[in-house]
Amino acid sequence: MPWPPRSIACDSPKSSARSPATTPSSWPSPTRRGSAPYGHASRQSRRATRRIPTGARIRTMYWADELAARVSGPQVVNDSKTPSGTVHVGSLRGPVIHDAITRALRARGIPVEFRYGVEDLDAMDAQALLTPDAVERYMGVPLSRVPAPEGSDAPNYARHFVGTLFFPTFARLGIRPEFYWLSEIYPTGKMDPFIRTALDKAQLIRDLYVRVSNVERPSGWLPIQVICEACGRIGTTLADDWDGSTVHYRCLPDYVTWAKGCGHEGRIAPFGGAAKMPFNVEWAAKWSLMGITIEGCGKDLATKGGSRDRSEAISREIFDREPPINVMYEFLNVGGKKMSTSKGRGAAAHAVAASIPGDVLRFLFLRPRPNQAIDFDPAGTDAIPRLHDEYDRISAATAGATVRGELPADHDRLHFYSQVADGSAEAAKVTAAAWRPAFGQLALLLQLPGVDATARAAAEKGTPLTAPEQAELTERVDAVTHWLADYAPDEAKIAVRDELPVDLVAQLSGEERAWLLNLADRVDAARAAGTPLETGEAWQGLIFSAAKEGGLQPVRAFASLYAAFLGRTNGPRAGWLLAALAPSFITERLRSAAAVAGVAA
RNA sequence: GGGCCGGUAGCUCAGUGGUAGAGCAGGGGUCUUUUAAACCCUUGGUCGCGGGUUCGAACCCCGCCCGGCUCACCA
Repeated sequence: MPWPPRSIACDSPKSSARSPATTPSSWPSPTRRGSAPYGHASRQSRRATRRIPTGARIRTMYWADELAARVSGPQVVNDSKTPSGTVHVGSLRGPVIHDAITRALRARGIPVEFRYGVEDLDAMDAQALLTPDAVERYMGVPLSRVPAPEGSDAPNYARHFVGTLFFPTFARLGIRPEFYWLSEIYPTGKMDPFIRTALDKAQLIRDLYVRVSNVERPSGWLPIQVICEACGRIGTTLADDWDGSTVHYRCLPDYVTWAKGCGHEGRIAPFGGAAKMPFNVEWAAKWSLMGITIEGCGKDLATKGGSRDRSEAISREIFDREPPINVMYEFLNVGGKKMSTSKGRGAAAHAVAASIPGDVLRFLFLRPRPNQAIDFDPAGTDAIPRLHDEYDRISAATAGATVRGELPADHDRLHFYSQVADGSAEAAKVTAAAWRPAFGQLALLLQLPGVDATARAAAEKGTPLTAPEQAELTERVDAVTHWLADYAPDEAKIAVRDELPVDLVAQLSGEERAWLLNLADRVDAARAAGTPLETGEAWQGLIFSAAKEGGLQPVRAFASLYAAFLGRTNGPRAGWLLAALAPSFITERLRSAAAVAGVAA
């Protein structure tokens, strides 16, 4: 990965110190018109938003377009991730949101860079993910220096979880930022000017922590985390003296509870990768270094007096630069609860991305406004089918069809940003008009043996599928298969009961039971006459002629079949279902169902 | 304790000043090939509570109640 990209001007603290006040247009800087309508805007600033003349119109725009309309000049969008372990689906919200912002800017003709950073110099603090002996050895060590789990080809822990598992899902979702790793940036020396400034202004930073967040640092605390020369840990060291070229530090056994320092004490020049700035200082330094103008963050960081506030204050007061525009985004919860890999709640990002089509997964994150929590509970629910249905509905509306129900503001923009393919709005409209099978119907279909999904789809559509439609069908078949295997509730699963579902069958009318008996006789007769009964068509014909003969409405006939075989009142095409069963089993089941004493007259 | 989000039909949710909506579920009906089908009709709501602004409030303002997440140690 080339660094730095030529197009990005790297502001050193020195140059940025004189530029913002005097020549604000000489660098990419967030240009604000009014206050943010999202993020942690205060009530007062919301009032201000409503007062601007275009307010009423702006508020009907899709949120990403709204943001893009507020800025001018080249923009740098940034997002980042600390790779402390398995990344769950919720972590995809940031990348998807930043990607949508990037596309919204580009759609308005605004030059934009999209970067994604990995904080792989941060200390390992996720004990649960290490083997017991590794805990003692690696807790507190920079993630880029912790070995990858057993069996991984990745060079280290961070590369394994983020590089080989998380990033590939980016590609699947059409998200293509320029990736960078902090473990590669520090050694280049690009961070050194910021480190020097931070150390020179250590007292100001300590004061700022108290003022903004009410956080008191130990006396002599310096905004630098040295990598211990003896044990390699970064989470356990405390630096307490800066002489203008080196810092004195100690690696303390009890500085943090989750890792034990080795006791080493020394003095080192904290440059070129020997040390890193603490998170908040580093964040602000990155904004300056890369000229970042837009960067959202999760609500955990965006709380008042929290991490984001500290970094913004540091950016303004230490590095003398206006911080980027923030877009605070809420989390994705599972069943109203926070995702927790350790508690088995919430699946890994790469697993979910593999089982839900990219367009639909993007749609999940882009449908609600960023500051709205998403509740996504796929296990044992119809959440995934409903998500597909809603995607189909918005697609249909985008294609110009009239749909039921209310539509969100600018639904065609929502559809546009949901596309994995990063194409034009016109191309997205063409995609929207494509034929796609309803998730639920596909779920029934795929539970029948020997079904050709493509043929069935073409039959339903009326004409052969186009190549894109075939591709989407394949993707959706895959999604349905995953859903049935991992998430679908039992009601959605079609299974022939081993035992006769007596309760349901008892509710059939005498007429219906008589019909079942008649069908059994006809099956025997057909077999005796040598009539072939291998195909679904043949069985379907037999069912209908038997129903006609008995004077029974077909819908009742089918319902009683479903009751007898599946224990439910509906199901897949009955002829094809029976064709998959042994004829002797069928006649036996029909007769035993007919023999049940009914509760209905 | 601070912050953010939410509370609208049985369920899931849309709807940011102009007669309360959709899907599913429930009830009824149509269809001689049925697909968690389709189509038609239908039941169901003090829009969390109380004030205020307005000719008019689910929507704006103030104050509460409830739920969730989050921060206050680290990132």
